[in-house]
Amino acid sequence: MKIEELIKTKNLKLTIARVEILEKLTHATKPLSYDELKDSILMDKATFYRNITKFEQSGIVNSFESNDKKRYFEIIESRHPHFICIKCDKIECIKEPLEFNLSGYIVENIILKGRCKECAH
Amino acid sequence: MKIEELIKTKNLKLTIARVEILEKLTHATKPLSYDELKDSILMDKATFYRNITKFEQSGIVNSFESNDKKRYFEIIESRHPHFICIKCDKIECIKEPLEFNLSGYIVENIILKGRCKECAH
DNA sequence: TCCTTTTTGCAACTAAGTTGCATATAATTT
DNA sequence: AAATTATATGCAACTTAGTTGCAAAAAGGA
Repeated sequence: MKIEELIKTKNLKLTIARVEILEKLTHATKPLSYDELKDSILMDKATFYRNITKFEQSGIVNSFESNDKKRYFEIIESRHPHFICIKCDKIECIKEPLEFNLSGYIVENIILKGRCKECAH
Repeated sequence: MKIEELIKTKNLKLTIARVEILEKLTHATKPLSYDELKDSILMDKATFYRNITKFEQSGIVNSFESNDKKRYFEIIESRHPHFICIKCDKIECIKEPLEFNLSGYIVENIILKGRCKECAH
C-alpha cells in the first residue's frame, strides 16, 4: 500500500511530517531510533514523537526500548523477533521462527538480548 | 549460597548496601526497579546504581528496560523469559520453556511484549 | 473562501540514570 | 589494634530521551 493511502486508511490527516517518517521507516532494513532518523527528517522532535505515538496507536508502527535507553521504531508488516547485542548495542531482525506456547497472552513483540555472532567470540 | 559469600566470591567488598540490595532481590518473586526498591533500602540512588552495575558485571544480577522507561533488576539463578504487558505495564516471569534455534548467538535474556491474560480481553 | 479541528514548532519541562568530589569504610599490612 | 591503601558512599549537579503547554499554521470539509 502507498504511504499516503496507509495514513488515510487509519483516519489520520495527511501531513508532510507523517509521510516523511513512514517513508524512512519503510525503506529501513532494521528498527531506527529518533537519533538515527533526525538528520534525514525535517520536523521538530515533538512532532516526531507525537506522530510515532499515533502510528503506534493505529497499529502501523511498533517500538521497543533497547540497551542504549533509546526507543527503536519499525513498520509493522511481517512481525519478527529482534536481537539486541548487549556488547555492541547492534539490533538485528531474526528471521527464524520461535516456537512457544503461551495461552491467554497476546504476544506482539519478541526481544532477545545477548551477544551477537561478532561479540560472542 | 549465602549473600555474604556470594559477594566475596565475586571479589567485591562486603558492604551493608550490597547485602541490602541482594537481600531484596533474592526475596522478590519478580524483577524490581529502583523505584520499587528505594523505600526499602537506605542508600543513595548513586550507590544503588553503582552497585547494580558491579553486580551485572559479576554475573549476579540481570536487568532489562521495560515499557515504563525503567530498568528492572533480578537475581540470575534460573534464567527465564519475561512478559511485559504493554497495557498495564505488569512484568511476569514465564516458566514455560521457549524453543528456538539461533546458532552463533548467545541469548542471555528473552523479553516478550504484548497483552497479559487480564488485558487481552 | 470560510470554519473547525488537528498538527506543528518552540521552549520549557520531566525523570531515570550518571558523574565529580570530598568523606567514610573495608580489608590488608605493620 | 593502629596505620595504610583502595574502594565505596552521599550529596548535589548534571545528562539526555522523551513529553507538554501554547500560540501559530495547516488540513479537510462545507
